[in-house]
Amino acid sequence: MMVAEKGEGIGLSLSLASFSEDHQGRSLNLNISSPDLPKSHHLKLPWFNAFSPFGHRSSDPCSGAPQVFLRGIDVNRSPKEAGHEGDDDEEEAGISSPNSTISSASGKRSERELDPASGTDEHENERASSRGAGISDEEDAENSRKKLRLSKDQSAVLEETFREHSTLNPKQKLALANRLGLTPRQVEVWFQNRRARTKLKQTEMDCELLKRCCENLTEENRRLQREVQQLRALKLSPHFYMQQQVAPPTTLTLCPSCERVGPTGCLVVPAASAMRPGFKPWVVKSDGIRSGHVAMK
DNA sequence: ATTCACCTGATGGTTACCTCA
DNA sequence: TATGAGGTAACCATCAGGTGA
Repeated sequence: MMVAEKGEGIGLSLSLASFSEDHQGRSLNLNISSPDLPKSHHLKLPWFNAFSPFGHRSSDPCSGAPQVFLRGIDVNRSPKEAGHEGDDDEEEAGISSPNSTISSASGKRSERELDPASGTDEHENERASSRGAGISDEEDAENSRKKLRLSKDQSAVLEETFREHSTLNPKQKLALANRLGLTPRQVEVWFQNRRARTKLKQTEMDCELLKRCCENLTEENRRLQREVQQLRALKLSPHFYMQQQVAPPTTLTLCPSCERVGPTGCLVVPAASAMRPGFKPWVVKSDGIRSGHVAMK
């Protein structure tokens, strides 16, 4: 970290490479500066897009393939109930898990899918039937949303797969669904929710990290300002130059970079504790790069 | 037994991208 | 070649049932 006194403001530039270690190689660049330092008061957080599986839409090599196997599948109904025809994968996809728990049936989503028999959108039918007037309480209870509970084994397999890749192409989705005895839609929903919740957790962690980082910087800034005040006070005291065995300011040469000297120049010192006899302050150029020692006469 | 917070499966809306006429 | 429609898949906000404290 570098600290450069510039007028009355303190500029801080922090490179937090160490913070990135627990974030799978992502890097955090945080530049915080005083208001009088232009173009440097932004937070650069490149990992958000680089790390996040949602940074961009991955092109799906199978996206061109027809996705008919999802049509007409009620994720919470057995294949028979769902009215599947034939013995192909589409039917397999509709098999409800023998391991998972389904308390009751809902399938709002699938209800609005195309009716495999009629080929029409059932959305309107659903609205008319389940929300319409005159529906009995029994029917209402039957149509109420019921929830599947994945078994431990199913969850473990899904978690394991998610660790390998956070998105699935249709082939992988279907294979996984068949393996787990779920519908592709259920696998899809699980991955979607998992991605969303992973992202939420990551965001919370990032916020916490930034909060801590900000607190540290604030404290560091306060400390440095106190040091600057102390050093200014010392500089005004003739005692200082006797103790430190350095020449008074009148003997300082101009900085070769910015051609300034004195309080508005580029003299920079480390922590007060480092101000021991024989210490020579170094110069920080206006761009913040340490360039060498102040020339002493 | 009841309440409440939390977890999680599911839904509906929106958007971006692709294909095709 | 440009363009609009339709399909698909992804994300997001939200709902709502289940569960444990």
